[in-house]
Amino acid sequence: MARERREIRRIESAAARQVTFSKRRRGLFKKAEELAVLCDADVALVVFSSTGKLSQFASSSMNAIIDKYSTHSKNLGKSDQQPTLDLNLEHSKYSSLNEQLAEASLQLRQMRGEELDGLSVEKLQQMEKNLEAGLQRVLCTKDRQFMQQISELQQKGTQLAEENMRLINQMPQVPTAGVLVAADTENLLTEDGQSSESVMTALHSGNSQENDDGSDISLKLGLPWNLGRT
Amino acid sequence: MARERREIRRIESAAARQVTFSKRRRGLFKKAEELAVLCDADVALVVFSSTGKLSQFASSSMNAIIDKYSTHSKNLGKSDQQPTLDLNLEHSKYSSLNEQLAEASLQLRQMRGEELDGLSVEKLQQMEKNLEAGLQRVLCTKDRQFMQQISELQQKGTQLAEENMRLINQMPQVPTAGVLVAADTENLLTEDGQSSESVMTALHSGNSQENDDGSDISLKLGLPWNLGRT
DNA sequence: ATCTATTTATAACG
DNA sequence: TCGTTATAAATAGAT
Repeated sequence: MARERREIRRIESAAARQVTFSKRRRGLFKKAEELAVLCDADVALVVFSSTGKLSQFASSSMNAIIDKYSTHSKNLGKSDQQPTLDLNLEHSKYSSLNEQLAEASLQLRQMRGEELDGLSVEKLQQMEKNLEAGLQRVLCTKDRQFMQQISELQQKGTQLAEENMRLINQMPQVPTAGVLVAADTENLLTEDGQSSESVMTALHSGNSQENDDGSDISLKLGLPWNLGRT
Repeated sequence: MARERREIRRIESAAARQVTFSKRRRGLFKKAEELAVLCDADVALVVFSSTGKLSQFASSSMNAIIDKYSTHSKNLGKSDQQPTLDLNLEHSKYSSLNEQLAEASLQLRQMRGEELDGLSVEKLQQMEKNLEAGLQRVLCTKDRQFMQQISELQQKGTQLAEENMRLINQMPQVPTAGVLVAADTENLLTEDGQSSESVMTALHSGNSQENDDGSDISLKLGLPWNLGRT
């Protein structure tokens, strides 16, 4: 009902599905309430998102409505006593869940390449598509996480470098005459709780060219400090 | 939502209320189903008209959804009749099943590349490995099926070709126009099971036409059967 | 989340 | 309940 008509079938894109779910769920709940108010009806609505999140609406009490529903259902079957009926209901629930679980498990195993022998060529091609799409998304996500880690490390490095510059500028008199002086500076700066190593590295980054090469190693070692770059 | 906006408050006229109830109930159920289908959600809707008539919709099993609902909503004061020992035992089974199902569903979604954002790099790498392994097996299975189809078609073709030869030889005298003779001569050479193409060509010159269709289908389905994947 | 072009739902009426 | 129609709402896609 909008820019373009949408076919009523499962939305493949998870993102689009989530967006549509939000919008339509709101609409559905609104209409449920309107029906209840306008027509003095008793309405209960329970929705589980595909991720398992529950939303509910009940014009009166959910439990009261479910009760009324159960009563009606039972009366349709027969004015039987409860035990048998309960067992049947329980059993059907159990069966349904079992079926769903079995189906999900089978799909999982098939995604892993097991139990494929009975499948049609069409199904296999579909699975191939799904697997490739899934693989792509996994790879993208992995890359994204790597990039994020790198970006965080870079930021941290930059911060530290700036902090170091500030500290250096606050120094009353630093003759700045070479390695020995730098070493002294290091000692003076360690009061802020940073490691002397970090200070050294950061100082280096001011005019050094080797930091790009060091980034890979730092990731592997988990030592982020030397990534700072201006 | 029509000729005139209608305030959302109880409709006084019983007749008008009934009419509106019918229309809106239909709309509500339609939307409930659409939400379930589009967004892969589990939806349960129960409506009692002001006259007490029950209508219901459930995307899966009403009982299963109510059960899931009960579990989610803290499982307190279940509107059930008697929490007998039996029911409690049953219920715990469902909870376990529900958990398993949720876990399996999550894994499936993740295999499809959804909901990956929270995963660690290690998990992502594991998934990458699994997906690649699964994909390989799917591709192998698919190729195997293609080869089998082709082999069957070849066998069939050879059989038919032989049958044709037999029939031709049984003919007392065949006028044998030039083209046919040439093709038939080729036919004699294909008995050792050469490529399907040669067999099909030979059949073409015979008198069976159903095999042409078969070969087309096999070609459509089997485009990549002889191509190695990297 | 916000904005629209469209599609749907539906109120009033026959 | 059904059909029609003018109009209000919902919403798909884009931002």
